[in-house]
Amino acid sequence: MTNQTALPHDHEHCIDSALTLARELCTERAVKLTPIREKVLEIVWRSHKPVGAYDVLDTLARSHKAARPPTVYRALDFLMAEGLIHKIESLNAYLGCGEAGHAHESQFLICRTCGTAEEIVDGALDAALDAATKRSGFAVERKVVEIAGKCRRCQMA
Amino acid sequence: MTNQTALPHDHEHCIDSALTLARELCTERAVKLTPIREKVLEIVWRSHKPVGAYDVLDTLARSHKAARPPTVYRALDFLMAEGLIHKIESLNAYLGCGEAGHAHESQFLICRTCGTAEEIVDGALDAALDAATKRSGFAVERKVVEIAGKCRRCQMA
DNA sequence: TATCGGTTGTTATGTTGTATCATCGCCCGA
DNA sequence: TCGGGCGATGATACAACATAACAACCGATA
Repeated sequence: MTNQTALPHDHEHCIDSALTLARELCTERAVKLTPIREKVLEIVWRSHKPVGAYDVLDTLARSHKAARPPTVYRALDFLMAEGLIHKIESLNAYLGCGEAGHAHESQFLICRTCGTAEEIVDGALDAALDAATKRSGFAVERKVVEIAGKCRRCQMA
Repeated sequence: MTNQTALPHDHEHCIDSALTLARELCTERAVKLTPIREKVLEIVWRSHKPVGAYDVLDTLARSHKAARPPTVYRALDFLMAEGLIHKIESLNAYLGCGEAGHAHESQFLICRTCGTAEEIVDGALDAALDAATKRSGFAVERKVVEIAGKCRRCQMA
């Protein structure tokens, strides 16, 4: 399980690692991590909170004046297709993927108090999902598991 | 587990039951199922597919000319608060709750081919969710579980 | 009958996401 | 070297989803 939020950490390092991994994965896959896409990925990673597309746009526009909504949505779509970010449906917002490169299903713990989202990977949970769908004869394409509440730190405070 | 979609059924009866139950629950709870709210509930129930708020608005406006977006969103908010409908976050759409009256967590199987959504109630899945959150010390307030794919019928066809 | 709270009316606006077509730049084959 | 094709980006417009803010109404009740 990743835990990006519970402890202070060197977030610049975090971002660098994510970008480096992204570059490697895109090279391997022979897809293009263009400057715009890379910049959008970096913007998303700068926050541990899911960020909205229009927030990304505002930031991107500082360095790229031609940026418009489609610019951002195209980059976000690309990054999602490559598994480099996830969309949090219940927030209409996007989050860097801490498990890029591993095939995995994403499950999120979203704190309503501090706004952070933590990606968890839980095999038992995944197995339970599979069992439930199998029973219905349902062919799964995408799983959205988003748990909202209060994180440990916010419960303390 | 409910199964609203796999078989043909008397959908009028379905709707009637839902409305009757809703009236009873609202009476018990001393909250008002006003004509607008009841009409919106009926509109949502007329489809087994999740319906968007503006689709509800279009339908509602046929019998209620003053209807505007806030009219619909207020009714939807009320119905969600009473557990009579659910919002499908990944579709920005709403679905009648087949388990109104029982406290339950909602989990959905959403067919991308035919558009129907089936609400499932699966204790094992729920337990796995609880275990995962407990491990993180996370206090759950809301669980969103939405599985998209292809339903059994659409796989056959 | 005065007023209080909950519901609805009304207007406007905010937020999120797409459609469409033009243009650019690069690679590759003739 | 030319030019055709294709993926990426530019640019404009619009569609879809949701809320803010304040006014008006209406029934219950002191």
